[in-house]
Amino acid sequence: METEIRTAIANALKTLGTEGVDFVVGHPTDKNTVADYFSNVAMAAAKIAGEAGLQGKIESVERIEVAGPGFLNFYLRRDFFGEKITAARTNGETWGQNKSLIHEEVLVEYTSPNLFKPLHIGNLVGNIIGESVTRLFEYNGATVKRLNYPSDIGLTVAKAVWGLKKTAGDPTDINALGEAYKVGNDAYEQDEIAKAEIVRVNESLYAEDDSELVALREQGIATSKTKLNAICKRLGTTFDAEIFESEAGPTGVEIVKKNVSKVFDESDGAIVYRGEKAGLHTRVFLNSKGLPTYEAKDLGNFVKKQSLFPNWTTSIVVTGNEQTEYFKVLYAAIREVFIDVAEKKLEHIPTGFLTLTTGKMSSRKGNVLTGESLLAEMEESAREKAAESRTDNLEELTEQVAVAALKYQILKQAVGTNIVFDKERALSFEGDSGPYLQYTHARIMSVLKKAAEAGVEPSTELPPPTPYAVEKLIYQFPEVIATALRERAPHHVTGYLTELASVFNSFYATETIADPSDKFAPYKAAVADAVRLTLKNGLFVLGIRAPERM
RNA sequence: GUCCUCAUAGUUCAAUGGAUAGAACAGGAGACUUCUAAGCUCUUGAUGGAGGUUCGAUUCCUCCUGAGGACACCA
Repeated sequence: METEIRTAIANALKTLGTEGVDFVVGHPTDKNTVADYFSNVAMAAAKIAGEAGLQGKIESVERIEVAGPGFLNFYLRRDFFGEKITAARTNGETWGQNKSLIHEEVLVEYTSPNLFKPLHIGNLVGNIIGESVTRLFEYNGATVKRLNYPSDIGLTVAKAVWGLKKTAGDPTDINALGEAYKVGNDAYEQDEIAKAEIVRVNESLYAEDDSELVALREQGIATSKTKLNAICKRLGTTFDAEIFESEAGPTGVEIVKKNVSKVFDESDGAIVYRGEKAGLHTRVFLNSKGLPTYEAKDLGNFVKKQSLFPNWTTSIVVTGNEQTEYFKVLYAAIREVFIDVAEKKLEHIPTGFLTLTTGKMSSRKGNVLTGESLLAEMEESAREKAAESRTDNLEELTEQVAVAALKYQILKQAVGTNIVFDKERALSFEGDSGPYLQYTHARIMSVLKKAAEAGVEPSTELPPPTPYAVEKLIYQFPEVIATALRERAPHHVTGYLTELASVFNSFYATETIADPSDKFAPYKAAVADAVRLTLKNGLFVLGIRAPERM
């Protein structure tokens, strides 16, 4: 619809010989404006176009008015809304999708934790945003590959393995791993002798020359991975491929060495990339011991990705925003090493840092709130509420609601901005929240069942003269999906669904649906059904399940 | 020191350069013998400071203040 209006305006301007004028087409934000679309074209084109050139030119637009300070307001035909409700109900699971990226193959790397360290909230944030971005790509027609890049070697692992040995911890116990990392990290920072030992452990792990250390590392990796997969499954993510740092390392080293003096330079015994030539900063790719840093490993990771999915067109990495500058340098280096990447897209999506309202937390101070413990707290609270619900599967609902509350809180705000997580609010399940959307969905399921029992079948055949407010939101869903993808901003979906649910709940409070004596009841049921589908599909994009009863 | 983000109501968040800056929570008031009260209705309350560009700035530019981050062998 938006594109149709846009095209019509452009054509009208063309007819008047005034092409190339910038103008906006959108939905009015002014609450008292009842128009469906507006455009500032008259202002932009210095009132050349006017409504005269457009009147009657756009299918579905009933009339156009010139409003206040140079705005055009577009009013849609009554039929349009009914048609969209039918379209939504006919499309079902595909309602909201488009095919604009049908030729794209997108690789999205996210979650990427440090094995051995407990899954931090930051990993959770990355997973939640990454999964949603991935689903947005899918909804816009792209083929998407979900990639995980866990860190299984390097200084962090060395600290944990050293700690494991020191504490005689059990490498099959996830808590012992966390404790071991903490011991190793503290020692590394405070004790010069321990630091030297850890550095040796690191070298030894790369060289695989100490069977005891190798065994500790392998057992720890297995333990961490099991844990990681379990949490990802609960959050709704299944990866298409996992590339480990230990695999990426050797490839990265090879590439760096091959390009020394061409792309990379030697400096103080290390091999570095001079980012200054691109307005960035210098970063070390191989340290003075010849071991790959994160930089070289990421280079190897990139090569692995290319060989696994040679037809990729866009490669995206989702990480914390502290790595923004790092990725600029990495991508500059990649583009210099691999000339053929020029026509492809490399993208980094930075996520914000999550803190709690009750105070900051630091993984270093041991005051950690792990991803799992936060989820457990959410579930505890969700279980109480679920016990009062109509569900026939308490545990399933508990998990779905807890995950919804967590994801909503993270996906409601713009990606990249720091997140202040209000536990109290998230646990209350009131107002703007994931459970609010789920509840509205369940409520519609219930009322439609009641309506069917009363003999009211959804139909748009007999519409009331004026469209309900909620109808004016339903048809916007595909636009929101497109915008959210374009801006890599799932929060547009979150905001839209919240408004949809809110307006529907007002509708629900004033209109009776399951009333066979009401001649408009079938139409209302159709409206409710379209809202149900929109909520369900929209929640899917956010990675949130839509329970049928709660 | 250099560079990058950010600053909106008591709090947590919205607002492709456009119409009277929207929500939610907290606070205040209310409706319901009817389809799920995790709901609905009404209400109090905000753009850090100073300039600039523009018909029009929360949005773009400059400076100031404040917060977070990056800047060589960690990830």
